[in-house]
Amino acid sequence: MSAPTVYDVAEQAGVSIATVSRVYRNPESVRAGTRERVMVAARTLGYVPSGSARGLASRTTRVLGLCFPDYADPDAEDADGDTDDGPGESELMLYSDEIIRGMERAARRRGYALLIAASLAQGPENLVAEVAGRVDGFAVLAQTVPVGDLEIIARRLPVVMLAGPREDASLDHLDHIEVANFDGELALTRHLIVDHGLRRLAFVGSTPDSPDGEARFRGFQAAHREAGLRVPERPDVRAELTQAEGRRAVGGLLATGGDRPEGVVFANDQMAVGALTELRRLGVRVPEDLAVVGFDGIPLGQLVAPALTTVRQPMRRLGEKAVELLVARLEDRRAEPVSVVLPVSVIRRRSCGCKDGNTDSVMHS
Amino acid sequence: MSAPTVYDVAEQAGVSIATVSRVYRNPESVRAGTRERVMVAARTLGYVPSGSARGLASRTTRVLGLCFPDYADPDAEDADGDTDDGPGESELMLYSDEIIRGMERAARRRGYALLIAASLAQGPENLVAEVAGRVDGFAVLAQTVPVGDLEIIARRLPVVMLAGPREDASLDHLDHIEVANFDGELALTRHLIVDHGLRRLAFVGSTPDSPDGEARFRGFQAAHREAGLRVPERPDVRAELTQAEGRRAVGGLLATGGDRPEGVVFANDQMAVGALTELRRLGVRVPEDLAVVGFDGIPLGQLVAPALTTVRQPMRRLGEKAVELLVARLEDRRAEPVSVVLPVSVIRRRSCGCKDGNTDSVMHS
DNA sequence: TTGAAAGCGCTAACAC
DNA sequence: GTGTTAGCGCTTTCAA
Repeated sequence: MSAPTVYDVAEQAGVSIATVSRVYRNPESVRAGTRERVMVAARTLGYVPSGSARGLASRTTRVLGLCFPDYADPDAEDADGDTDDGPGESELMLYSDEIIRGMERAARRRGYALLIAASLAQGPENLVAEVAGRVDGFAVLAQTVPVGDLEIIARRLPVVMLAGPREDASLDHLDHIEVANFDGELALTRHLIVDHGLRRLAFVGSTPDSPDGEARFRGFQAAHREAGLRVPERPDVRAELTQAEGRRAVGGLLATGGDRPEGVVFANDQMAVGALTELRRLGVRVPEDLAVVGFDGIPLGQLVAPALTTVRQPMRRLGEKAVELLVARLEDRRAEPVSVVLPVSVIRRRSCGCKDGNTDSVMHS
Repeated sequence: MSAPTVYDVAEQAGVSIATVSRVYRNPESVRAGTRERVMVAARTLGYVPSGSARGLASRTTRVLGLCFPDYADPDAEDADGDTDDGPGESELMLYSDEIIRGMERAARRRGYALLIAASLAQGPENLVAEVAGRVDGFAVLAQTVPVGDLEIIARRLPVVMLAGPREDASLDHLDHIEVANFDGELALTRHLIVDHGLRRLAFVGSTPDSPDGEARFRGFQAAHREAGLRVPERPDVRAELTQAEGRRAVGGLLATGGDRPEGVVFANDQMAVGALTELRRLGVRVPEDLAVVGFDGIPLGQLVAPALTTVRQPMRRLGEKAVELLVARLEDRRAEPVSVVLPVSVIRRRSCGCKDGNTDSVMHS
């Protein structure tokens, strides 16, 4: 006894398979009595429509996908999460959690399900293809999958790139969403310069291949230009976007001697948090001796002491927007590629010298 | 020009469709030269295998599913998350985020993708069917979907119930995973009684239909029995598991007059956090005047002042375990139903009277 | 090692 | 309103 199909239900209800199909796809088109018979038959047989068959026949799955990088060490099977107390390594992932959340909600409202796939650094990179074969369209977090694969797949179905400007010219025709990295960092830096009167600021950037990091640095530059200060040509330090690297980075900055900066702008919160730890160790007071700010708005930034001033990215909204674009694109495949920039907001906390609680979030688009 | 299929690739490569299929499913079974030709053809055509067709032909999707409740107000489209600062309402959802995370990882390692679906309270409850039709098996958070639906679907494919003991006898034959609610609450209560010398404890439970809540209360009772104290027959108060209700609950407890309790044990962290707020308002000092403890281990519990003593559930592990069970069940459909109880750990923070930082997490299975 | 052919369970014209 | 009939794109024997 295998799973019942439309044929079984049809026979049991004394109708044709087409009618069974109609009852599920478009109940109104079937007379109430017939519909009832079909439903009873289906229930007694335990019929569950096959998504695969449906998808094949209708050439549409009603599933949207999301590919994102899995930052965590894939081998750390038992070494993570559940044993440590509270927000720790796992904060790293909140970023994608929020996006997932946003997409799931938005998708569901529109009658789509969400298929998620993290690309383990190790795994074979046919990840995209795996996903692509099962969905009507999908979103990809920048730098998650090889551009080549994406190019091919994007010819077949809608793809929207998330967070991180078009990383490759060949992906120019894709819809894409980014956050206001430039404007956010500009506003944040301006706050440091104008409101706190700081003059000597250092920037700790990411490796040059991160478009987000570069855009943030340009915002940092712009704030200097705007204030008539000397515009730095490049980040004072470049590092990986981790806490450990953040610690290392401040360490280096302060060891340099010469005129110590009055404030350090980090390309992300993780590094800034790491720096905070290191600074405490070094006996450098934040914000009295040195202001520290980040970028992202991870919850951890609120836990640390002093609480971290930062720029919050609207991750949830990012997910929602992705679904919007996907659905729109599904409806009109040949519309012009869309490029959306989501506004961010500066979150003022203690680490820049503001009194805590002064959490005005000002939008910067 | 529609998407290329096996036929197109086969023609282009000068082989049969069977060979194309083999190249994807079992490359070893095709001669290297032939394989190469097929792969080149596929690449130039931009071929992406159809998951639906594959699923239909092979009767297996290589996708696992997860159904969970969406706690948030579905209408609050623009009113949430991105605008408020830091952990707030969104903490409510971390629970499922962690499970998703755990399942995704575990699934991926085993070559499965993850389909997630939150059931909006509003939406039609065919959610399960939607998911069921597209996956090889799935996990369900207790009380997410109607038992009736589940029963039918479980006849066709593996289902594992998460968190919350078998809620219905008819679901007895399902695999299921729960956390050590009883043991956890027992250990926590014992800590209050033995280590802090508290005698008059109140329990704020959930509505009686929550199996988790009831199990926790039994743990609470057991600790009393163990200590030779009078065993309470029922929770002092019952409430919904929200912060607002937590506030209301303590308010009520303290207003009663008579002998005020020395400590309050809440069935979950949310309520406990709400209580903390209310107690501050009332000028009751925690833990000096009143000890407060929760259950769950949400990050918010660490943010509040005083930090909340609680019992942490291993959410991530829950997700991983779910995949394990599902995969095992897929391999042997007729094995005995499995019932797993995951160990929890007591997290001692300030709210019970411990000094902060004393975060021994002791496992209790 | 490769090919031919028969479905997998459903949808979508198109008739009636 | 309902039935008939082709496929949808792939996997999978079974032969060759």
